[in-house]
Amino acid sequence: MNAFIDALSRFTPLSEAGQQAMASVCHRHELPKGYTLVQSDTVCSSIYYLETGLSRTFYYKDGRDVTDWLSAEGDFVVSIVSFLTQQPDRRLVQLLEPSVVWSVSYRDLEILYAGYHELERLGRLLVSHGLILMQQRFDDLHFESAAARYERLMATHPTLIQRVPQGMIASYLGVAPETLSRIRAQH
Amino acid sequence: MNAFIDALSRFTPLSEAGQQAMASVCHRHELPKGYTLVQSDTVCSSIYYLETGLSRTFYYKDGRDVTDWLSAEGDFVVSIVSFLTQQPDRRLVQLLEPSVVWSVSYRDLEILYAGYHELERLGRLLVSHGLILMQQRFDDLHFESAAARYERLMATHPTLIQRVPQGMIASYLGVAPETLSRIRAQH
DNA sequence: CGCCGAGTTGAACTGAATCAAGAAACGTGG
DNA sequence: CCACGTTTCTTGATTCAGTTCAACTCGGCG
Repeated sequence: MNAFIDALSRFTPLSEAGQQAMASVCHRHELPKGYTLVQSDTVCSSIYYLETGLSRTFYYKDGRDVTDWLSAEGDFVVSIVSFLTQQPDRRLVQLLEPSVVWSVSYRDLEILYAGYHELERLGRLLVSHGLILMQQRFDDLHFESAAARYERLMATHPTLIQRVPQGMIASYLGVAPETLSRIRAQH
Repeated sequence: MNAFIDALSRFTPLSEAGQQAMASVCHRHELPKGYTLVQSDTVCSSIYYLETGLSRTFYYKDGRDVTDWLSAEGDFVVSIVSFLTQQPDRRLVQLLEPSVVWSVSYRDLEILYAGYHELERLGRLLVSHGLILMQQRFDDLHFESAAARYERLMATHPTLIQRVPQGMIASYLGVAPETLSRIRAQH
């Protein structure tokens, strides 16, 4: 059993047949830092899983680089709206570190969903998980101060702060890089 | 076929058996303005569909009332994180108008998911739809001005602005009520 | 060495919050 | 149907968090 199937199995138990079906359509990639998993204004045609490494989802808004999401080893990675709707999206996904990445294409996943009830369930649980993460992020942004958002990120993902350039963390938190620098200066 | 099943069928075609299974566990309610669909700090044990009417999802943050989501006829309503995790959440859901509401319990839905692959698929598509809506809302909040957010709400949901008290619209947009009043004053 | 991008620090500016009065709308009871 | 009180909305003055612009520092690297 590989790390990807293993991660999937933690959402819902998978039968031997289900695991093999999934294993037959997923692919392992060793990719360098800077590699672009999803290009902007294209359809995100696969979902990814980071066995090791680090990725960033971002877009350009009025010429400035806005970090939308950060994912590390053990996380799933996708340009989520593009993947679900199969429509182009402005978001790009790039690796911030050399990474070991698993991929499954939308097309293959649809076939598996149709063929295996248990994989359809897995898909539902994966999307549910994504929605919960997004809601937490949304709540944070809706009525917390910049300092409070930084504190929370420190508390929940302390390692990201070491590994991701500070300017990217700043736009992830929705503040200017100078502001984050000042927040940090006050312990 | 009732309005609820009809709305569900638009996500994915449902067999006669699937429709009947769903019909056997959903309930229609005529409820007054102000009725509380989901109480705060409790588990949201059902998902709702508004055949007619209007609802508001909100919570208290440092003693102030924060509107999280607004739903009108044709929308699904749920305290989403509480429903998915079956954990209590601070959010309440109340009706802003007398409404006709359909409900299905989490328990019944789980049984249907397990028994009907097509309903599991429906569940996946429902959650996916919710995630897309949330991402759009998130993007809006992440890097748009208060005025731009109001403009967008005007463009996408013009009727809400007539039907929802302005203070609730303000916190939905993430601004103080005075600020929204000033934004509106400038045409 | 000296360049270059990332981070820091400072000062001025600005969008929005806050605090504080009024004005308008609403609904409830007489 | 009107009078009154409550809630909602508006308007003004002030404050504040965070942005912007600009200069400077630091560490890595050709």
